[in-house]
Amino acid sequence: MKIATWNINGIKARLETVQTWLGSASPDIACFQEIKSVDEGFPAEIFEEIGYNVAVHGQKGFNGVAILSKLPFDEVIRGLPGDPDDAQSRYIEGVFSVPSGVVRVVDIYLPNGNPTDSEKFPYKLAWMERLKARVKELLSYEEPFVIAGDYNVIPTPEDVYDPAAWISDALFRPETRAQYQKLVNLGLTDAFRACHDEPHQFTFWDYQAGAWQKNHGIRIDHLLLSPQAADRLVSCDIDAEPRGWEKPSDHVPVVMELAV
DNA sequence: ATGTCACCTGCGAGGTGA
Repeated sequence: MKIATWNINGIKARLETVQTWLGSASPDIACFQEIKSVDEGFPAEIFEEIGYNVAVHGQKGFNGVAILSKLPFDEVIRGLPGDPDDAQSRYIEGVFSVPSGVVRVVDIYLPNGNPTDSEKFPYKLAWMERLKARVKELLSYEEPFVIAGDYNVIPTPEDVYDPAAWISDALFRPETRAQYQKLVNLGLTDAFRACHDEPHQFTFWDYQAGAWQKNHGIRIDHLLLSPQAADRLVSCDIDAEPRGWEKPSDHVPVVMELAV
């Protein structure tokens, strides 16, 4: 089965682009971030007409995540556990039955964290700590799962066109990378890096300063796999093409194939 | 490069977030 992640940067502004991409890529499951819409504003019917089940965790104006799936949802969980006061919609889980058993797909929009001298940076690090706790719990089930999304983390200097330019940014700060590494060290596999070792493979190019034309990108959209999912990994690729389309998102889809 | 884009309020253009 094909599982994709894509920060679409607003469903209202991106509906046509998303429809075009779904038509050609035809993922079995698509995890979207930054839908920037409340649940009722997300055009679920349009996706249902082309064969998808839809689960949304939206928010007015900002953030928001949604999972589209050709398989029916056995279960949906909305919100990252660990802080009942957190009102930001950045987390949704779906559980699916497959021939080999069950697959859980977690869709995250990890906080950006800039500026780093504001409350946003500690919020990011605390959110990552909560994610680690949830992952520990999921690992105890010993089932295949995928955590897909916009991590807002540049894992290594190989994943940015100019490391020096990003060193003080919340996406590349040592604290951020260390916290991400702790998460991976629980026993997760970066699906893209398991399939590709070439540097400078990017998933985001800023709208500003001709970043796309100069290939000034960063790799911040990831699919992390549990051991049981990693055993079933077939391929993982970045689809950079939509970044060159009319009215693009600043992120592009990452697509993996899982043998189920 | 102070560079662009999306969304909100609310009807014009500035504020927020990325």
